[in-house]
Amino acid sequence: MEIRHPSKTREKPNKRPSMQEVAEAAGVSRSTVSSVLNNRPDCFASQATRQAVRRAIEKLGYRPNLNAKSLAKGRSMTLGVALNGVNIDPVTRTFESFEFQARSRGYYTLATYSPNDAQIEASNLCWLEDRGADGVLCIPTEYGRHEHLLEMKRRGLAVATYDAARRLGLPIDDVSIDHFAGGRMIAEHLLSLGRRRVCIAQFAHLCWVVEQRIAGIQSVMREAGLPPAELLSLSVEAAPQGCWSDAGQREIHAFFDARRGEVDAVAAVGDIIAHGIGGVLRRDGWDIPSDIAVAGYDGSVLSASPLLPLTTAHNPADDAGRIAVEMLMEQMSGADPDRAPRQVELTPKLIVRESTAGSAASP
Amino acid sequence: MEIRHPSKTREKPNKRPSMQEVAEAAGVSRSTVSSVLNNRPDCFASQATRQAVRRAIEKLGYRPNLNAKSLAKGRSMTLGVALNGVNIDPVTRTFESFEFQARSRGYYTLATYSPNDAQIEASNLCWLEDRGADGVLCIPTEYGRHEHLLEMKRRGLAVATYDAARRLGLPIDDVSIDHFAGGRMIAEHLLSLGRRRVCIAQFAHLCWVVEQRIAGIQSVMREAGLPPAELLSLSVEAAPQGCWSDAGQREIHAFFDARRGEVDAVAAVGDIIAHGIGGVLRRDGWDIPSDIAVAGYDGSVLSASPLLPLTTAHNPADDAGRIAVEMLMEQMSGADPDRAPRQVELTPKLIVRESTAGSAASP
DNA sequence: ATGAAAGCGCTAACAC
DNA sequence: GTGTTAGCGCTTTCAT
Repeated sequence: MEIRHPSKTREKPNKRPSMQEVAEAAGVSRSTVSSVLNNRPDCFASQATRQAVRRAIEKLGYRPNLNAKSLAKGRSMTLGVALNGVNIDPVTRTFESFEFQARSRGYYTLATYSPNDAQIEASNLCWLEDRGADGVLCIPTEYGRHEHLLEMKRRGLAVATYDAARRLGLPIDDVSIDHFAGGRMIAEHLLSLGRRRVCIAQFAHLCWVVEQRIAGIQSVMREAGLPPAELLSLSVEAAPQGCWSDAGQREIHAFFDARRGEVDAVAAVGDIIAHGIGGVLRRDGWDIPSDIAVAGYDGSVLSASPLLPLTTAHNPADDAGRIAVEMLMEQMSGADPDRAPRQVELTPKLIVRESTAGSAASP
Repeated sequence: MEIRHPSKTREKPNKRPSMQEVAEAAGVSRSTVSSVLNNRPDCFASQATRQAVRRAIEKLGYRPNLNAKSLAKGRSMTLGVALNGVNIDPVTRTFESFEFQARSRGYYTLATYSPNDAQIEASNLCWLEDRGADGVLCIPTEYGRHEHLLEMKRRGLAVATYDAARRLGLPIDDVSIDHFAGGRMIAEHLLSLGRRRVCIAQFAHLCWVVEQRIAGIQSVMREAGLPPAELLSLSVEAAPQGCWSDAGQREIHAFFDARRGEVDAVAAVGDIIAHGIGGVLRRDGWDIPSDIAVAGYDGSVLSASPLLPLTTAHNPADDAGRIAVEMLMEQMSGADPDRAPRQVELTPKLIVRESTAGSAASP
């Protein structure tokens, strides 16, 4: 005679018990169970009632259905992250920081992954929204207009990007790394060591962040009255570790072999490629850094390799993750959606190691 | 005069439109919209109706609420992964493979992350279940009894582990790597090169997988009638890259300096530590591999470093990810939950590089 | 203090 | 072919 669908679905033996069943077992109503569970401020349940509820929960092994909960509440306490190329050090570190910051604010983090595929990334983003995330961070590593992010924002979702909205001119919160400044600090460092014949190692497939680094380097060269740095463009794929392949190593070898005695420094657009170049050069008999200084970029863990401790521009990923969470939190706390987007640009930090300035760097 | 809560919640301007609103706009009922959207086999909607629905969806920018959908269907088409220590190469690769395999079967992958914290891992797992994942894969990197996984399975969730249930004796599907065999193949390789004074580099904090590798190595030593390999136990943390720290390098230096001319091979329990050892040894003037052979483990990308191409035991992460998905799919397709758990053990693949067998390895 | 009832957005059986 | 209805499991308002 109960008013509403008394627990009649008891066919499946191992079904998760519902709140209704807990209520029945405790001899109270669903709403009481709900109040006790979320200990609402306006819940005046007696200690006896609370005990009964807790015991019933324990006995039945009750677990709340979070989908139902967020459906009813309109909030999920969940933040989504759309990752691209999970193996990329700054991405990983930003994600770890994001997760930590979200967790410490009571939010769970949901990550989706795309192997640097704009299609998949878009569908992941969409899915995170449809799944009920309260906010999403998009960490793209490639080009793409990302206009669907505007749609999401319009629908009321909290949205932020890493290294994207700012450069694309989208009115969306964004935390970026100032790669132009990063390039400059690397170049200034090299020049301060007396190096003059600098070259730049990059991949054929350029992207915005890399162009920025290169522009930063060239601006320093120009200001110093030096000719622009020559470019070594590898035809191999950047990830994963394409520059370490035989083909990549051959290209590196050919380039530097033709310039022996001419170049005295190389600024690579990433630590991985710097590491690879170091390997080839050493094998070819160059001494690092006396014959040639090698600088990386990103401050990835690889840059600390004892085989070639790399001077690098450390990506402040911890800050980036924290700021991204803060941006989302602000939006979720009902900030005016039409306010000017917060777009923060963080500056990398120069880490000097033996690959440019060392004494004990040679084997 | 509509039967049920006609779209009256139109206060918030940017709310996501509901299926009800689409139905109203298209002049049909909710169920018709639902049928068209999911194009059910028993949907006989006319082309005109379908058109109308599609136009309404387009116009309103309708997106389905997946939480509501899974609540109603009892399925979410979602697989969860509880990651630990996202920066660890085999973990990352297994995850990428898992995601790919899940996607190609129409499932989305949800990842949660814990920095190797059993507490957080358990809560993440729980959360994935409560959130409605149809199945979960747990990729732990540490000890822990993981008995809560049994509870989850009992509740009807599809559950699988990576390198866990098998060793813990839990009746749960598991895909593991045969690290004993991996240790053996490394040791056999070293002995086949004529090395006799092998030592093992590991971290103070042992875990099962590492113990297995070591046991594998020692079993080969024993069978060859050689004394057991000596152990270098670093007191630093394994991750991230603790063995590359100054403290780690000092310990490595001290150990080998005291054994110069005595040891002729080192088998490290991971590529990172092998790489670090290589760095210290070279700096100390050892030649690799003529003075000492260095072997890594895992087959991580780092093992391909041109600065020290490492012989290693490659972790078949692609297979592991695929098999994990298959296990979950089988469970989800209504396999008898009490059937014997499928526990697969994959064998690593030996990759021989210059750090043990090379000619051009020395700088 | 407690519980009935309506509702979150969707699905699916069954009438029409 | 299309619409009605009764859920999925939870929250929340409002009587009692």
